[in-house]
Amino acid sequence: MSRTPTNDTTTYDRILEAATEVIAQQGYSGAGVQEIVERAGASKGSFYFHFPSKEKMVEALVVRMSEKLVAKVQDSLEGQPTPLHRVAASVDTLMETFARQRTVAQVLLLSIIGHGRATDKRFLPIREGFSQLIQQELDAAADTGQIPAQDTALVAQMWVGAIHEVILRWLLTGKPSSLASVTPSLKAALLRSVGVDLATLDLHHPSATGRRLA
Amino acid sequence: MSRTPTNDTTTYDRILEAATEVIAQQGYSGAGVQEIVERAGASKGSFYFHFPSKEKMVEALVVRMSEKLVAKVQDSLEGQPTPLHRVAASVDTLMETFARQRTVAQVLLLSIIGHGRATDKRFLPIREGFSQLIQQELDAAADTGQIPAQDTALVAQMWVGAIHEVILRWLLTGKPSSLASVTPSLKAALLRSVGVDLATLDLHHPSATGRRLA
Amino acid sequence: MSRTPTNDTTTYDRILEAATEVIAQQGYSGAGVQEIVERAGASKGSFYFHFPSKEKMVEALVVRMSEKLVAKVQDSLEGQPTPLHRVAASVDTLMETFARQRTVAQVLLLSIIGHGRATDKRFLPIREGFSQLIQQELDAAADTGQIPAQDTALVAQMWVGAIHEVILRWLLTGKPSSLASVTPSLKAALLRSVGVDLATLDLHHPSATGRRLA
Amino acid sequence: MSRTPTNDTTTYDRILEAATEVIAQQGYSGAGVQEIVERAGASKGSFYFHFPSKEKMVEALVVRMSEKLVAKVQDSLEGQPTPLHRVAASVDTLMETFARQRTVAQVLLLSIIGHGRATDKRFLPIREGFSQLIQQELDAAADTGQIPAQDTALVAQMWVGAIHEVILRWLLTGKPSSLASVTPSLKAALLRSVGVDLATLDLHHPSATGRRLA
DNA sequence: AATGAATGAGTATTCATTCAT
DNA sequence: AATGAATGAATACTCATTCAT
Repeated sequence: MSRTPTNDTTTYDRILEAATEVIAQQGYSGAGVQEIVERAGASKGSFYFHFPSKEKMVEALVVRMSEKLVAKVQDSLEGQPTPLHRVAASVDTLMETFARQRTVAQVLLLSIIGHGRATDKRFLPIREGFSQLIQQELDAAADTGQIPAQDTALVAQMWVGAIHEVILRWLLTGKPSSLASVTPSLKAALLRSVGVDLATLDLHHPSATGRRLA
Repeated sequence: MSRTPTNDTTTYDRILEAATEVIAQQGYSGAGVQEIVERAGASKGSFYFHFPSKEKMVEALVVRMSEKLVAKVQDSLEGQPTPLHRVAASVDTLMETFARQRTVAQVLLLSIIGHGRATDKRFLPIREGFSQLIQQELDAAADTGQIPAQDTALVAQMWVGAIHEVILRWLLTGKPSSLASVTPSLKAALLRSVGVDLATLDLHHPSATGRRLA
Repeated sequence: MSRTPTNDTTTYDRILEAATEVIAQQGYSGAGVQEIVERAGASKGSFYFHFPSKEKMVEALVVRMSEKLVAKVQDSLEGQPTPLHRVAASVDTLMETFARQRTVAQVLLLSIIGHGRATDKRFLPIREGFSQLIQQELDAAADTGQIPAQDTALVAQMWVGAIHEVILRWLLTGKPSSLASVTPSLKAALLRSVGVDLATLDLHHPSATGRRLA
Repeated sequence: MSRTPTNDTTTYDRILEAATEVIAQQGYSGAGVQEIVERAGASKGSFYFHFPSKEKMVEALVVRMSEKLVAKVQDSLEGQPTPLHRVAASVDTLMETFARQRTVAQVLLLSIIGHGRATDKRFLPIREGFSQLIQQELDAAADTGQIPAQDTALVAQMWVGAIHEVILRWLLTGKPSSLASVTPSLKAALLRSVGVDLATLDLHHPSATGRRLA
């Protein structure tokens, strides 16, 4: 009755993968342990051998997802000439990653919120992480005079919210059909909000767009 | 066992009020019909006399909440001299209202999302409503040359997301202690994102920020 | 919201009529008081003004139905020359009536049984009534030597069961398409079971079948 | 709180047994899952582990019961010399079995009907099964000239109904005190209905009845 | 006679979790 | 590591019945 594991990944991993799919499809509370283990080709007993509870399992899942995501974004920062280039690159990477991995976006942005205070607070760190990452660069940009002094903490929060919303609409309505198509306008508006003209930015550092050597 | 109704509001209304509180505290799925009716001083039977299901009840609740909110925002637009003043006023009203009615903010922004595609889509219209309201004014501003031409649909979405995020953080972390304190910076950053300097705006229409009948 | 009564029948009657339809369609436990009063164009309060409970209402309904049915059968007995003719006529009438009034058959034969001892026993009298009616005639036939002495009580029961079964199958499967078509064979087999040849019967009393001109 | 299982039967079986008792006592809709599992020494969760729903559980119960009954009847046919002996033996077996297992009779004949078209139709096959079994033998009897040609399908139905009714009365009224006491008269009347004298039958094949004490 | 809002005990079903093997 | 039968508290929803008007 149980599915033979398709490959030689560990049960632990197969459960997390299956959970990602199920949560993306049915939301957090709609995702039953039963269905997850079925899809993972595992058993309930196995599930509770690897995780102390469904909630902790989701926590592990989200931690793993965010760590991967953060690593990707950090990677993309390397080698960027100025703080503003770094922050622009991180937006690019975020959008690209979510566009490529729909289920990740669904789990991280959509399926996780609204299940009581405890759960919600647990996922706050992710958003705060990105927010701080952005704020750091904005602070650096302010220090170097690239942008005027301002409430960078607030602006960073707003950036996260703005990006979040655009992706959310895409997830729920399918518009725009390609996330990539709006990224330039999105970045432009974000940078404008801190007093920067994107065109100017590229002008000053014409060699900067990240993996531009290609 | 049943609580005597405290005042002469209708059972229908008392249920909706109780539901607001319970959902704000425990989230959508955590909010049991049992607890709602207890708090409302009503009975399960009464609940199902007035609403065909828990889901439809929440729908009614959200519709009522958003209608009130939209009405308030629409009111605040009246008598504003320019589109940008109108859009700024609507942001003010939104922030003020949510600051004053925490539970409304919790239900509308936090407790309602992430319970399966169907439910999520049902609450999209509210966000889209505000987004369109903002876009309208931005379009008008672009037409009159107040702001440069740009992707107003996208920017309007971003505004909604940015505001949403700021309120969400406040709900979950309590920071800033007063929402009102960040509203000016928030508005400034938003307007900057469409190419406007808030100081300039107020200069041109120095007497405009109230609901100045001019 | 409530349907205007179609004619000037009393509420009491309209409720019984509506109940007949609903019970025929959904069975005893499927028939809700709500649906019955809706169909009757009445209210719940009205229902409980006229009947002390749902169960008593069904009782009243069944009593009324059986009384009408018994009256019809009694009528058809009048003027029959011999006990066997009388019993044959009663079978005819029974079959004709049920064929014409499907809902009556459904309520009386199908929807009423199997809901706990109490309810079941209450509907036993109807079957016993018919059984006794048949037994009476069989006894008379035995007294006059029309049929041999036998356990008429048992045979009468068997007749009721046999008739019941044929009608039940017709209700559930629609076969035979016309109940009338099997009535002759049915009567023949029933009479044979008490030792009578139907052909012989008609021969001896050529003027007897009542509507014999056909 | 949970009863220790009395013996080593499976939970599945214990649930089915308990259900038989409870349904016999309270009817289909009166039989609560709660009471069934209590009597079975099981839990609700266990019930729904083994059966997808109460309705399917009853279906499984009825299937099992009828299969056992049919097997018994089939057994009793073996070795009977003529079709009529076979059919007579099957009536004997039916009556004996129901007499010995009151609850089976209650569930199969009484508690199962009248709960909406769907449920009723599901249990029709059992009655049709016996009806066809009888018809087969009657057809064979007609072929060999043991009985005159007639509508055997109808007669078989009538037999089922007649037997059903006798057992039903016994279940509901307790009369006759012993089912066995009426079986001879019952068989005699049934055979008469197809034109056979029971006495004659036994005369022709004096060694045939199996338990031939006649 | 009639209304319809209100009641609350009762129902089937779900689901995260446990545990003997 | 893994299994899957077993658990039982919790859940949304139904429905005959009551009652103030």
